[in-house]
Amino acid sequence: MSKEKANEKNSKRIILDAALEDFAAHGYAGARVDRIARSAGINKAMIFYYFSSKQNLYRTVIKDVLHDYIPRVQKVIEESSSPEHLFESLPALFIRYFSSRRQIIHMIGREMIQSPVNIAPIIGEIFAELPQTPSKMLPEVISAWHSEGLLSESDPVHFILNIIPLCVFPILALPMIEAILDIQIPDDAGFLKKRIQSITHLLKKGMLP
Amino acid sequence: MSKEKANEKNSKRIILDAALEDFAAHGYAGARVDRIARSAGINKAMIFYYFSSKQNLYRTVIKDVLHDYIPRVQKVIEESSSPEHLFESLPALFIRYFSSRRQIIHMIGREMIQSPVNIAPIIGEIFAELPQTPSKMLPEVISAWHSEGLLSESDPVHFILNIIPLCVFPILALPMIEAILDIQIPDDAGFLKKRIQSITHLLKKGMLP
Amino acid sequence: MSKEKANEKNSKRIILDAALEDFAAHGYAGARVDRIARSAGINKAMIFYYFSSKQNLYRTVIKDVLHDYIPRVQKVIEESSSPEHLFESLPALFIRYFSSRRQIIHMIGREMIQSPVNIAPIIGEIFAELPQTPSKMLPEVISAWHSEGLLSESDPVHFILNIIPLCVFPILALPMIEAILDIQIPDDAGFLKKRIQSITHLLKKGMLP
Amino acid sequence: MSKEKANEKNSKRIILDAALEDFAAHGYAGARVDRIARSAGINKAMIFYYFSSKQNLYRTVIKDVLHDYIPRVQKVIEESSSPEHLFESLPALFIRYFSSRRQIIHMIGREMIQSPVNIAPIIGEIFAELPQTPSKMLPEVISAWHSEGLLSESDPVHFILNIIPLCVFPILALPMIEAILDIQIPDDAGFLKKRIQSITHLLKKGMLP
DNA sequence: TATGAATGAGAGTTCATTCAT
DNA sequence: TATGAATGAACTCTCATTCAT
Repeated sequence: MSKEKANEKNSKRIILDAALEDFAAHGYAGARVDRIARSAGINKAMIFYYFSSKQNLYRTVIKDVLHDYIPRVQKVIEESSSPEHLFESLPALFIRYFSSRRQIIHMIGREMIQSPVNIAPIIGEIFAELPQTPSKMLPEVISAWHSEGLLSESDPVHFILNIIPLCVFPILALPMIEAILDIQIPDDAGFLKKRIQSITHLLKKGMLP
Repeated sequence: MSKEKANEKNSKRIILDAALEDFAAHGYAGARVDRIARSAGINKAMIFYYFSSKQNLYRTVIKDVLHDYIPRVQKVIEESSSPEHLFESLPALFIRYFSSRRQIIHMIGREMIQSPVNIAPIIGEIFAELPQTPSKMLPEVISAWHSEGLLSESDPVHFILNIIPLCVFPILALPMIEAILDIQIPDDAGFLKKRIQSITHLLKKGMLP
Repeated sequence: MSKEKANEKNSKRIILDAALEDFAAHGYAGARVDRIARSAGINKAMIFYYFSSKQNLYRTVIKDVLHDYIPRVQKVIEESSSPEHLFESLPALFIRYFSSRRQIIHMIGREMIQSPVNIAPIIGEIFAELPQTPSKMLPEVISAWHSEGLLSESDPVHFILNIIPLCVFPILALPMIEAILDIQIPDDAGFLKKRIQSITHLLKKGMLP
Repeated sequence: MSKEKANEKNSKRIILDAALEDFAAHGYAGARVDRIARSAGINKAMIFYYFSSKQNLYRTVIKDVLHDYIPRVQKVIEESSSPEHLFESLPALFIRYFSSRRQIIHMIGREMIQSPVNIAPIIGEIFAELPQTPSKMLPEVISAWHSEGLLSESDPVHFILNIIPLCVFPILALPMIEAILDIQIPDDAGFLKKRIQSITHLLKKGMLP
């Protein structure tokens, strides 16, 4: 019995991984159930057996991905005792996390462009499971810091719009920047470290009073 | 008033506009030739008559879009006499241009995620038509400014990766930020102005020596 | 006026030639009105203006072709005073005529395979215009020769089935014979002459008493 | 009686038979995948499931057909100990085989007209599987017979061009001969036997020294 | 006559999904 | 659970034919 259960979990896991890869690479419409099945080494019908539809598989992948990702963001925000601290730890988290998990940022990026109708309710669900949600915490923390005189920017929205893009976008845009500037950017630890430093430096110098 | 005369330029233009809309909204794989034809008010076969294939229509749309967009960036860079100036004019251009032409940034964003294999050669073509290319100019300008002591960041790549995301991403991510923070952000002149100011302020304070 | 008429004739002629080429190469279903128009250097709509439909164009091509071909056969038969004579002149006519007009034999060959429903009524029409028809003459002549003791084969059908294939088929099958035997057969006067001789020899030796 | 079990071999066989029928009747361009599916009693998508494309289905049909046909020719040639023998057995094989399998000769005939580019490589493949190929054997045998004084014709090409047409063409051309001569030829054993005899007689009398 | 634009009925092909075993 | 076969709707693309000028 336990063996069988382990098998189901296993199969589901393998399918989800293959699906993430395919959805990230081709988008929802461009992804192919056949291809996912083949690259998972599993019969196509099993995907429907486990996930009932392509749509549902897609949602499950997103859920799966965000379940890993959101708590990490949450934790970093919680543990940030000061803006300086946040400006160090948040870029580090984003850059490190996404650069080793491109598919995840690709999926999120696509959803962002498409319209957040798919992803928003899932985020809602996950937030509901957490004791505190980043969406509430972050504005509160920012406001607090601003009134303590630790931060020049008072509006949480603009604060967030100044920080998230710097962390997320470079990972997404790297291949295109390379293509446009016609250069090769080494995707190694050295470059990532420099990237984090550059962002942290910009944020500290630019946003602290 | 003037009789609606169906000529090639007219029809092509109408198709391209409808196609941009559809590709931007659904991506290449999700776009539908039927839907484009319907929303362009023309017979589906005409799309193939003028553009031979969905692929080619897509490429033509991208070409069309970039032909409008790239020279504007080029011009702003050319006319920037100092980093301060650039930090003012570039965010203004991006934010204003893209916020009124969401489809364009959506297409570019998607291509960015997909891999730049489609878009890179088109950019190459357009660059080839220009007297000077942004891809060459920008690094040169940055290096010059740095050696004149006008800029703390010496590496053009990191410079660019600090500025472009701030300008592009907020437009893309706005709906998602709204969804996550569960707020409504007015997409009006006031907000955009504030956004430009905030970026300009961050860049000036953070990147000038 | 006469100029205009000449133009119409001219255009029709050009179209018919291009159509013969295309129908011969691709068959009725595989032929393309576009392609015919392009290779005729004439606007596609003109084909419908002159010939009203692809079907009708096809029929006209066949008619045109047979109008040239049938009287020649007729003449050879008429002028044959003896079996010997026929065995010399008929192979010579077929081989010479078709080897320089491959498209014609291709069209006839295709029709033959398809079923003669298209071609039969056209042949009927043409026969009706002639004072005497080969279809009547040949059997009569053969029967006469047989009863005069000039011919061993008494049945006109078998006589015809012994002679026509030898004349027609080699032209059609040459490329395939080359492909199968993996040889190159020179399509020159020498080869054709030898072919005619070989057939004539076989017929004379094999069918004369 | 036995339950109609749908397995791959079965379905493929049924599709191939229906396809042969349709391709033979209408040619490649005129054949319709829909029609083939309907007459095979299977879903149209299954054709693509098994054969991936119309083109590939076509090639498979030809392959299938030639796999049955070529070895028979091979065997007859091998077993022919003398020209007399060959002049008896080859016409008998051709006439009997093709008159009961009209579609096959139709397909081969069409390919012949079209140009042997499609069929030649397939013939090559099949030849490669055989211990000896007719294309080599026949010329060798003919040359041998000629030097032994058993045959007046020395050139294998002209020998072949004297014999194959007589065997193949009458089957193809019969309907057209009927149409032209305006007679009904009974397609029965009697007629076929007479046809074989007539050819054999002509060949023996005409080609033996 | 002549042209480019337009049309509509398919044609081949794809793909998510279901079925039978 | 697992598999190969099957299905039907939809999709891209083609092509003969017609229209407006």
